[in-house]
Amino acid sequence: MRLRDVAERAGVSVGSASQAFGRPELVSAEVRARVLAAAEELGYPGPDPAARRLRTGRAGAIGVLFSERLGYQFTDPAAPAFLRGVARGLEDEPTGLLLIPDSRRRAEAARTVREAAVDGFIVYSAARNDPRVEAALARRLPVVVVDQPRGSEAPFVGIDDRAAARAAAHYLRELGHERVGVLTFVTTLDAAAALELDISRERLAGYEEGLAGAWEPELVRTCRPNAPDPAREATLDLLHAPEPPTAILAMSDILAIGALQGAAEADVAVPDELSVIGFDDSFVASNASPPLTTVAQPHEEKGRLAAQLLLEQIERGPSAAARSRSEILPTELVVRSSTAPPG
Amino acid sequence: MRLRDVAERAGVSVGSASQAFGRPELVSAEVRARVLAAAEELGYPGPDPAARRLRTGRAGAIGVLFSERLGYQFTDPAAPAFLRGVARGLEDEPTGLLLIPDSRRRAEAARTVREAAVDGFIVYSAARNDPRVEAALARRLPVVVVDQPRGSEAPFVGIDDRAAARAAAHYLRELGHERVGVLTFVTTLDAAAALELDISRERLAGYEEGLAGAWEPELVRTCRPNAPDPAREATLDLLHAPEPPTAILAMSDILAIGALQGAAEADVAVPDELSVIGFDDSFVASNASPPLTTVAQPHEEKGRLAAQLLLEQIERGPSAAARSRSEILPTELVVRSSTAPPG
DNA sequence: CATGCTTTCTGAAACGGTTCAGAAGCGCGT
DNA sequence: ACGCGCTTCTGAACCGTTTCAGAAAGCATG
Repeated sequence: MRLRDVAERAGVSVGSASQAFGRPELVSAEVRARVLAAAEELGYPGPDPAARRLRTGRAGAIGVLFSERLGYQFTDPAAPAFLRGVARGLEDEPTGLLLIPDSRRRAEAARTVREAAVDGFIVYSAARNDPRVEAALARRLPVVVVDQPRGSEAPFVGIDDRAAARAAAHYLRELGHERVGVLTFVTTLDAAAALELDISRERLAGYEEGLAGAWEPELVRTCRPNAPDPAREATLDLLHAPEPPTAILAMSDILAIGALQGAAEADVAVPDELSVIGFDDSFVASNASPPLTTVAQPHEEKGRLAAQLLLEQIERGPSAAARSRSEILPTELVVRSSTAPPG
Repeated sequence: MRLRDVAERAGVSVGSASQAFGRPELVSAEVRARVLAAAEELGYPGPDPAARRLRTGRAGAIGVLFSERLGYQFTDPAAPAFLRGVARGLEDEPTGLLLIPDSRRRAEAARTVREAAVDGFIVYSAARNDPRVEAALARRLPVVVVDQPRGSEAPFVGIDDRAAARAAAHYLRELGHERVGVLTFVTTLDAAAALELDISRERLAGYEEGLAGAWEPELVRTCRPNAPDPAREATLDLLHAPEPPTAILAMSDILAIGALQGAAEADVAVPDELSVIGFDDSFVASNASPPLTTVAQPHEEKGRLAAQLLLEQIERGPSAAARSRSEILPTELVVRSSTAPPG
């Protein structure tokens, strides 16, 4: 069932048949009608996308290297919002969204990247050593990097994680907190961690800066995966220390939820006896009890911007890589009811 | 930068060059090395996916028609889990996941469907009148339908929404509740609603059956979009009635969260004075206060199964449509702390 | 009626690979 | 020296479109 068959049946050349589908204004109404009718009769499902692609050179889709940050079991609530933003950014063009998820088999995933029929990639919060990233770069297609990994010469979209974290820490200091626990994904600022998630390091550094004198390494706890339970345990541990913290900075809302659970379990009142600050302002933050003070960042906007930047690059052809710009989006500390001056 | 150039540079035929990439076992080690070296020198990014596709006839990707059910602003927490399941199901093959989101411009979205380079589609919880579904069916590719819309002859994966809802309602009856409010997406079981989301109708019917004698149409409230706020208001409304309900059945966890908020606002204790049951067992359910009793369904498993069924169809060629099977997955009522006998 | 301008249609050349039938080269038994 | 079977390589056909130069037809103009 090829275009050729349709053309034959309609009694026109393949050229005309092609136009009838793709550039209706170039053929007479009569020919178009005949072609469409013939297609209908033959059950022709429309021009083969692969062939069209080969000929036109446009894939009509963009790839999104997608990581569920830390931990598979709890969905990062930021991801769907980001994806929605990307979809919005693409809404005007008939462009597909090829998701390339992280997988246990990273080698296979890299192969998917190599073979993906796309016009460009968005790299979303990928670990620095992810072979998919390398594969994407090797394709020599336009690329936009979101959140991670910083530093390539591709356009970048993200937030100032360090400043945002610093603001959160600073707020606690202003409230008067002197002993502040930190729930993080990575322990130290060492080289091994650098391979993984820069974001964590940035946030951690921000906390340290914002806490200034109140920064105490022994109050830092690593929670993996990004789920409430590790955070709950870490919080209990902190609260049972001889000199427990009066506030907790959590690197994600999910961890903050765990902190709330831990506090409840230890009969420590939030915010009267313990303040808690999350990160992301996801759905769970506003619906926690008490509602979480947290750092809001524009996930959806990130997605839309990334799509837009990528589309621009694709339009302009490879030359545009040079004129690539980066966007650092603003964050905001949303103060709710999980923070108060130390009791 | 074509394969031809690489072959030339390596001093072999294009045929051999192709084999060097795609079927290494068919060429001598020496030729392969030469080809790879030439590719490296020339910066050849690997065989063009579009061309490979055209020749082999396999797109190497599947399309997922994706709807964010009701309401754009609050992400359906089920969707990411489902997607993760699909990704898992595809993990073994280097297969991409082409997301085709719902959009305001449904016509454009349908065009994306028509032009998508995929080997098959998963239709996930789409409204029955969604033009994307029609477009997907017209492609004559393998299709698996998940949750919605039931009734085509394509393989189907889903749960028995009606039975699940009935079980939830039945549980309330067993606890002794006589007046039960219902928070739903659709008002009545009329024809207009049939066009949209069958799932809502099924659940509603299940509630009605499970409530049996206790079913009271005037206690049913429609909440749109699927967000806490409408549910909060509806709950307040219900609670301020002369004879308020002692329990509430919410069609989603999100609505149940809203119900909890409404109850708190009205100073009605949950579960002592009001029981609340959600639907989905999403992350928010277990972390609500009090933790929600809710209907759990295997979102991720649905995704994996759908991917598997689709892959099977693709493997076996078009003949397999006949042998298509459907899968109804089990649900479970997860009892937590938001339900109790009426006070 | 020759001329030039539109509008519409045709046919063939790409697009960049994969695959397959057959050629070439080689080792070996007789 | 010859035939045979293997492995390896080549060259051309083909996948299903789009596009583009040019042919044909229709029409007004001088």
